[in-house]
Amino acid sequence: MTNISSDVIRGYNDTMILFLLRLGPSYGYEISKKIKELSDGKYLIKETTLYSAFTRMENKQLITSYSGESETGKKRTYYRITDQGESYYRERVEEWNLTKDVIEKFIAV
Amino acid sequence: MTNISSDVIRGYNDTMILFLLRLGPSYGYEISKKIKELSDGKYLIKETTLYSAFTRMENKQLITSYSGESETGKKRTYYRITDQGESYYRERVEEWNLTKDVIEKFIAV
DNA sequence: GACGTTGCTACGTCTGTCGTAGTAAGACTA
DNA sequence: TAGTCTTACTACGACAGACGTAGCAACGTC
Repeated sequence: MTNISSDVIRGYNDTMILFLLRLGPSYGYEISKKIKELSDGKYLIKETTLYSAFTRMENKQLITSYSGESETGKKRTYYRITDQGESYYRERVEEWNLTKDVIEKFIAV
Repeated sequence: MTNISSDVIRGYNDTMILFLLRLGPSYGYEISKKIKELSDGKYLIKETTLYSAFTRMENKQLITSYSGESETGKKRTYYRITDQGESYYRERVEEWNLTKDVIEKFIAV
């Protein structure tokens, strides 16, 4: 299985996280599992990358956090998307459509 | 006109440059013009980014340089793609196809 | 009793991109 | 004829995002 390097997907981590948070509040471990699943195991986000993305996005007010608990009572930090995060996500989607078309022009075999 | 930020296209600069060099040797100024044209003005590579990409790729032996002259006799550094660069380009194309599919899964409005 | 999973935090490093600046020579414009 | 634009670069330092490594803690499983 060929995996995707972080260099090429860099710039989309935030978008992927926001996509998942749009489905409902979630937390680090779950997000990383879902990214793995949705990408069919082709992209595995690193823990440090993920948690630093959370911090960055919280500072930018794209998400907010609150503490909750796991089923077994362990503490967990949940994240929820904000309205600003929602707009940001939509902008990224538009940008993706442009970017995709541009890159395709440079793809040929 | 909406432009593409370097954050999202980052990771594809080398691929774009290699695509153009596959069409024949070229040099900095020409490459930057062609990127602008091919992207319909949606992506403008910065000079510093471009020249540092040349250096990086030459060190990795993906391209080689030689000096030539412009029509008016001014010195110019030309770059040519190597066999390694050709293989590298093809790997990036394959990776792009994977990446595109993965990102699309996180795109919804 | 050791190992795997869950769920994080801390710290320092590296790479690619960028801002700013400078150089130089021809071309075009007022 | 002076000033600006285009061409064609180089140098230097800053910054952001991703990463490697490490550590901690509680629970479940073998």
